Amino acid sequence: MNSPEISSGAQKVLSAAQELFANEGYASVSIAAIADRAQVSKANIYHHFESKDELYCAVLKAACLASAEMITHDAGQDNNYAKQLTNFARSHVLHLTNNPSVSTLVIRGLLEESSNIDATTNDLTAHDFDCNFNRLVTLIKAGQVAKQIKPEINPSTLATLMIGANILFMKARNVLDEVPDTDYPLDPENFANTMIDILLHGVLTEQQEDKLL
Amino acid sequence: MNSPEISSGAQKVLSAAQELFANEGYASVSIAAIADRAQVSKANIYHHFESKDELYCAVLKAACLASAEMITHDAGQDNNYAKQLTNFARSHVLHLTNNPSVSTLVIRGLLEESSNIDATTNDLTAHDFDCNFNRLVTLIKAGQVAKQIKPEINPSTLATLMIGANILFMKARNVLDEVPDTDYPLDPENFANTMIDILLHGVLTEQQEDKLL
DNA sequence: ATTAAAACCGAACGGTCGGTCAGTTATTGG
DNA sequence: CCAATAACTGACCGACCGTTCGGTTTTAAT
Repeated sequence: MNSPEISSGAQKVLSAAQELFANEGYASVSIAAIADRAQVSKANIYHHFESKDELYCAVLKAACLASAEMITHDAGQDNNYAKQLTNFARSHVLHLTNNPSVSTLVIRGLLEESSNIDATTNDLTAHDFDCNFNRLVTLIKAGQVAKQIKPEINPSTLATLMIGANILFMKARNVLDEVPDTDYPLDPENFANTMIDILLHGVLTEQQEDKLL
Repeated sequence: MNSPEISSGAQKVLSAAQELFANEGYASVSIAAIADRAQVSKANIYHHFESKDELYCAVLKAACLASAEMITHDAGQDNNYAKQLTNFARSHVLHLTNNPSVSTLVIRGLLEESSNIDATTNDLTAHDFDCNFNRLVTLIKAGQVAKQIKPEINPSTLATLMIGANILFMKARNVLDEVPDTDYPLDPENFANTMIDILLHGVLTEQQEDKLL
């Protein structure tokens, strides 16, 4: 069921590499460090993978696969698009917070331009990101066709809002919880709900909305 | 007016280091590469800076300073908070897109946990981020006191939406413009406007809003 | 039991890394 | 004009980098 070439030893290496690459980036992680964590010899890594680059690509590929898999699981063909957006936001932010190393890898690939590594890594993460991003855009457009979402809003902008906020939430949680900003919603589901609330109904009070007419 | 110890030679090194660190990260950039770009010898760098770590800290410090300076320039004490939010979003996204290397440095520091470098770098970027983040939160709370922004929305969530979307926009623009997603707003100001529109008024059509009552 | 392939290791390789040092040039105050 | 100091350099160091190689153990099919 898996790819043809995943022995248990290679899997140990992959897991160790994934965690280290996600936490510290490509260049900071040495083969020796990966070998240490995987409890194998340095030479053994080169028995399973051609080079450090190839190992990184393999790690990234696995991460993208896992990242793409999760979003597939919604597909609840509800006709209520508010609910569908909520589900997307919730499952997305849960995926981010539950699989931080996978997510970090994909995001890092996205945010780091002109990688010194093989160009395929860029395409890999870009395609994966595009995949999830476009799924959301498609969902939004469907909501517009169903006349539940305003026709004049830009689907890409809305998608950027949702995904950008989720990413920042995941990453900034570690930083912000040190500061006692008492009202910051640390629970992912809680955050997704308050976020969707804003996006669905806007932030202006009714009297302000009336004033604009 | 400047810090006491910024000769012209040191400044050349700083600029070169800033660009390289922003584009490729700390570990990928060698002192030799910085020396090459600054057109000085490797040894000269150690005449101006104690170590690679200290150089990176200096670069980051300058970036945070520049980043903090820009947001200070709004302060338009308008009583219209919709307009103030728009101004914030616009100046923020313009700052990001116009100073990509500065922004990338701060963001990178934010998103990379447990840096192998001195812990002060984390505090540095975290404090800078907090500064801008809290400024926005304060603005939102003022809007709530003025009864222009709904009292039940969470200021931190709204701030995360705005800042997260702007960051993702800045970073993903390079990736997404390859794909012919025709309706993606590539112009920063345009993006800020469509984003604020969504946040102010929500995305649901009126008939959907009515249905919820 | 034999054997071939796969998994694994210790030791070493050329190269680059951050960092040092002795020495040379430019700058500047007295 | 002269010292003293800052700016700057080429050559070099030990450590660590990714990678390779020769050889040993494990696995599994015959």
